[in-house]
Parts: sequence; C-alpha cells; structure tokens
Amino acid sequence: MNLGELEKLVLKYFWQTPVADAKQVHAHFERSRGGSLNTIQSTLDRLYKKGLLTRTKESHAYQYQAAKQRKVFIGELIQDVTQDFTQGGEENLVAAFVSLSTDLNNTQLDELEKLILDYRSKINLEASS
Amino acid sequence: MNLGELEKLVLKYFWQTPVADAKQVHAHFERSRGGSLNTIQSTLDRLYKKGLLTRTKESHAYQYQAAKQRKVFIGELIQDVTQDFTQGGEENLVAAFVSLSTDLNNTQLDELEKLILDYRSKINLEASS
DNA sequence: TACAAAACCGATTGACTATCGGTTTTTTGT
DNA sequence: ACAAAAAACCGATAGTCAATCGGTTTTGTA
Repeated sequence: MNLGELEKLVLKYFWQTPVADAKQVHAHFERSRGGSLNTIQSTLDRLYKKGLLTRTKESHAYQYQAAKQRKVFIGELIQDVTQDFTQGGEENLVAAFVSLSTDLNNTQLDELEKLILDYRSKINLEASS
Repeated sequence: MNLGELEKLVLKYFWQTPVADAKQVHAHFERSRGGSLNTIQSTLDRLYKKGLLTRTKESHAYQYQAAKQRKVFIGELIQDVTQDFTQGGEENLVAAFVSLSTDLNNTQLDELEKLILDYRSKINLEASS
C-alpha cells in the first residue's frame, strides 16, 4: 500500500473529523495547500478504492469516513512493509520491535508491558474456551 | 523509502550472501526471474545511492554488501512508514505494536518481554552514567 | 598497448499520484 | 415536470520512480 502526500493528509484529516464530504475536505485544505475540489474528489475516490475510506450517499453527496482506526491502519502498514522481509514467522516482527525501541523511554516500555499482559490474557481466555 | 520488487529481492539476497558483485547477483537471479546484467547493475546502483548497499572497488568490479543489518533496516522502514501518522510521540508506535500483535503467540510475547527487560536495563545504565 | 570486463549514460516503458477541465448524472426548488 | 445547481464521473496531462536494456566510455590486466 503506497500513499501519496495528499492521500496521507486526507487520511489524517478523517481521523480528526469522522464524517465529511468532498466539499468540506476541500474547504479544510484550501488555505493550507490549495488545490481544486476535483483534486480532492479524485483523491477521496482513490482512497475509497483502496479501502481506506468508506462512503455512503447522503441525499446528494458522498459522505466519507475513515474505514479503519488509525492504530489498525498503522498496524497494517507495518505488516505490509515488513512482510517482504520476514519469511513467514512473526518472530521477526518481534525483532523489528527492538530496532524501533531506540526511541522508547521507561514510561512507554511500561505501557508496552501492560499491553502485552492484556494481550496475553486475551489469548489464554480464547485458548480455554 | 520506496523499494521496487527487484530491489527488495536484491536486498534479501545480500542478507544471505554478504558480498557479491553484479555478475554474481545476476547469476543468482537469472533462472528465477531473468533480466539482463545491466538491469542488475542499475538496481545495485540505485540501492547504493539509497544507502542500502555499500560498495568497494575490488580490482575490477564493485563488491557490494548490505549497508544495514536486516533488523535495523526493518526498524527504519517501520519508522519511515509510520512517522507521517504519528505526531511526534513514540507512544503511537507502542499502539502500533498492539495492532500488530494479532498474530503473536505466548512464546513470542515471552521473547518480547525479555527484550523489553533488556532494553530497560540498558536505558537505566545510560541514565546513571 | 590491445582486449575484455565493468561502469556509465541515456532512452523507453509502465505504475501511480496530483491536478484539473469538461461532460454526464443526480438532486432539488419552483 | 423541468431547469438550475451540485456532484460524480471521465479523460488528459505532468511528474516521479522502478525496471529494463542497448550502446559508449572507462578501466584493469596480460
């Protein structure tokens, strides 16, 4: 999944603004970067076709929304970009975490440990059902 | 950092084969995918210019090597692809880990916890120096 | 110094994003 | 029901970048 610059901006916009149509998105980006309504429209369409936005026709215009939560999307991005280099086993992802951890501080490590704990109990609940 | 299909293959090759020149790389990929020696050469050159391979002229031909360890590279890839969506704070990365953890099992969680432990002590050693 | 090997250069093709003008379709107000 | 307005849709263009390879220049060695 490869995203252009405007696509990224629009995606980020939808994590701040749950629902919007092309006109609103255009209004938002008009001062910060310019560009015609048509450009926004085709970008929304591209994102829709990529499965990153959903849309429903509300009376006249499409109402767009983010298809995935930010965290989920980022997770998928990571999987996407790493899978070519990790031969199947997910243990490589664990290794990738380590490379990343260069910038983590103690508090963040705490948080991560808590998440692992939670996740572990979720796994084990499922296993015992 | 955006990599083409052949670039990815070549990179993976160099994590298996520490040193090689264009001819060797070409020989390796000849049966699996074809392509001329020139194609390999320009791909090597592109990877070199991207900082993903190093090279030194050994008598006549360049000898190429991976510039980064696989894990380091993957870590950088992840940072690269996520940074547009994580406003500065690395806590978002922690969140990204969770999305990823869908496929982790208990053993892998153990490993990750161990790594956190190691990393934490490294941080705290540095802090007290 | 000639020959062979490799590097280098340049051109082409194919994706894909950004951009926007123009046309068609859809909505809506009268 | 129809005309005007709004939005969607279509198509074209420009820019970037990987893959591809032929041809030319450089370089190293016998």
